[in-house]
Amino acid sequence: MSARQVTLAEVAKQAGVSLATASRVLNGSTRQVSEDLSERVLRTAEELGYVPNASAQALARNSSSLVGLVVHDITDPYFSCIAAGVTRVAEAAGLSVVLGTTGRRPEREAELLSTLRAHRARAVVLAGSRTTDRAAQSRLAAEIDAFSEQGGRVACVSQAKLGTDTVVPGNRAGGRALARALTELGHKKFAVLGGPSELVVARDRLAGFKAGLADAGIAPPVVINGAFTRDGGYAAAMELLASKSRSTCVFAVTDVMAMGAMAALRERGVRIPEDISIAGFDDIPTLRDTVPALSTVRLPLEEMGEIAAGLVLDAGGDEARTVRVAGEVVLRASTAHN
Amino acid sequence: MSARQVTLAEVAKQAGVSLATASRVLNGSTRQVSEDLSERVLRTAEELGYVPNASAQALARNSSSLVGLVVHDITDPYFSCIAAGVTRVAEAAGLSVVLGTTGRRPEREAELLSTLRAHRARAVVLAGSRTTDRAAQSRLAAEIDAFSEQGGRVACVSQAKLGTDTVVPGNRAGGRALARALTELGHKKFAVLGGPSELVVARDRLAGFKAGLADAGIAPPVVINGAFTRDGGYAAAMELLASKSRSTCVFAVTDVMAMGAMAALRERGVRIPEDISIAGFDDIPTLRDTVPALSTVRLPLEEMGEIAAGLVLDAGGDEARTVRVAGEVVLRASTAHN
DNA sequence: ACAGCGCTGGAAAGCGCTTTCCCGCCACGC
DNA sequence: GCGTGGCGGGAAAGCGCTTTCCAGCGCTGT
Repeated sequence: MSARQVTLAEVAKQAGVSLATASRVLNGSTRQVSEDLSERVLRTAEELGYVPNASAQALARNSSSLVGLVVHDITDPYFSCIAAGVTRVAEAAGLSVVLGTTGRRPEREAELLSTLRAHRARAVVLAGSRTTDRAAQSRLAAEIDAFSEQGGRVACVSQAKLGTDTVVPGNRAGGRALARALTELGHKKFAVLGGPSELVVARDRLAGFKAGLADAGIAPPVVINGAFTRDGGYAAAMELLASKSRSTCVFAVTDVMAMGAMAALRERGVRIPEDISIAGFDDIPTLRDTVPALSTVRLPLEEMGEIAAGLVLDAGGDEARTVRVAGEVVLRASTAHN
Repeated sequence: MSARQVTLAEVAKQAGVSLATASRVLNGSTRQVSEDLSERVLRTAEELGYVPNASAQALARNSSSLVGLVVHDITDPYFSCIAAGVTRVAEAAGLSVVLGTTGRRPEREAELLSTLRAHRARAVVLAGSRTTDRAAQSRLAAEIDAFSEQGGRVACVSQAKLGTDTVVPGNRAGGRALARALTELGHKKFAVLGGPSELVVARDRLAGFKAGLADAGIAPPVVINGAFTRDGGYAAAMELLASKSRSTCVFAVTDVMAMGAMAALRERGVRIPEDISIAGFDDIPTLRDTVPALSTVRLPLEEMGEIAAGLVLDAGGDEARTVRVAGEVVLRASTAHN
């Protein structure tokens, strides 16, 4: 059994150079090291199987190679797609991503940020949907402040936040465009299965949708709020059914909710799209093969993750940057003419 | 703007105690500290917004609060479910999980493990499917060795590995039981859409399935290998169709592949289950609402993640432990009598 | 009364690395 | 020929913590 851990000091000794030289060779500082010493160090490091102690480096440099990623629920395809984008660019940059999940509890966001700060994470991307809960908000704001002050960068996806870089999907515009497309199909009576009212993502999509209906001179929709999940969609749809609303088209603010809603409708013998049309939002790749294919607003989820990671990694100015990504309405089999 | 960072030393000074005392209070060592000192330290820490420097702690303690999680593709619901389980228990234990993705390249696994070692991760769970590639295997084995020797624990899900804790799903047994159930439906001619032949998970499921058919005295299935993804399933199904095989039932070794296959079949006008029955494996929650509902073998994915994390976190003996979790055949609408 | 013990608090020695500073060396310019 | 830089190398001072070791103190037991 070899030593518990190979340290730089051992490598240096073995190679017959000083600690400083070894360090300079193995991490490429600004300083030059002569060819042969450099060679020797590299070789012994290789032989000994040296792996730098990331904690020690982080401590000495006062900055780690960690990038935070906080999501509500990694199981939700919306988040896992974003996560894929973030990890791809982080790993390409030689960084490790630490994944935090909030389980949809807003307080957790601040806690996680604090942990990330403890780790001196170089950056963090917040993919959670912003809530309107004041207390959680200000606690989070404080953490974000602390985090940046300590030299970390933070980017948000889909939630503008005090001076952080942000990638904002066109939630409002997408909702509006979707409404327009749906009214063009001839629908006049709409219902929307909204997310919890404190999530701005849900609210933006809803607001956009309403605006779109208004554009077309259509009466505002019945809206039923539910959890931002498959079950939430299911429950909301059940409630809708119970309400005897005569809507011909329902918009679920999320593909995942739409799936739940479709399940509920099917269960009740409502045919899609013959009896009722349904549309979602996000265009989750995993869900593209469902029957009937779900009409939705496509968001380039992975790309959004990549952009966010990109923002947060390239030092950038002190200005908070905002990248907008557009949603694209795609009408498929779940919506029919009326 | 406050100080760049609040250190333990500042807290100690402010509270009028020694560094040692402050440390003891703020992390709960074995040593006792009197009530009032303790109180004072806690209060000043609170006031100053002290957050311990995780790197420094890791360095001093020679062990960090990081847990590694290595998956192929976080976008794949199979992995994201496992990830959810792992993060849940890790976070409950006050640890942070660093997520590594291999993009299905076996070499990446070893690289990630090395990074994790650099971070002195306390443990890591390898959720990738084992490949049969010799070189990658031995490189990985070496990394696992190095990692454990350095004091880290490693657990694998679904791949027994040199003396690591493992949670093994009943791939073989599940495949076999599924085959039996399917033959009981009256099917006599089977096809299986296998994963890449070097993945043992795929091979085990296939082997079990073949055994099940043999049990029932049914001829071995046509097998077509494809990538372990939706597109792989799609392509394999297309190939199957082209081959003019007269199978009445196809088993895709993965739900995700089954989704792709179903898309292909539908596209070709093949009705499910009237013309052909299809079954998958995993019972991905996100896919449960598809129509027709997919027959499959249910695996408690999140629970598997939890178990793996549990194994790897509770120190355990030196013995490599193995936890088997059974798959449960669930027949739904995608398979019909023949 | 005193040795011995248990207990709390503090000084200080690391943990493995980075980086500043300094030193000696060489090439140059005057 | 000697001061001046520039340059490659090493010594050593941290980075922020943990933990050992020691000092002091109040007890108990004989």
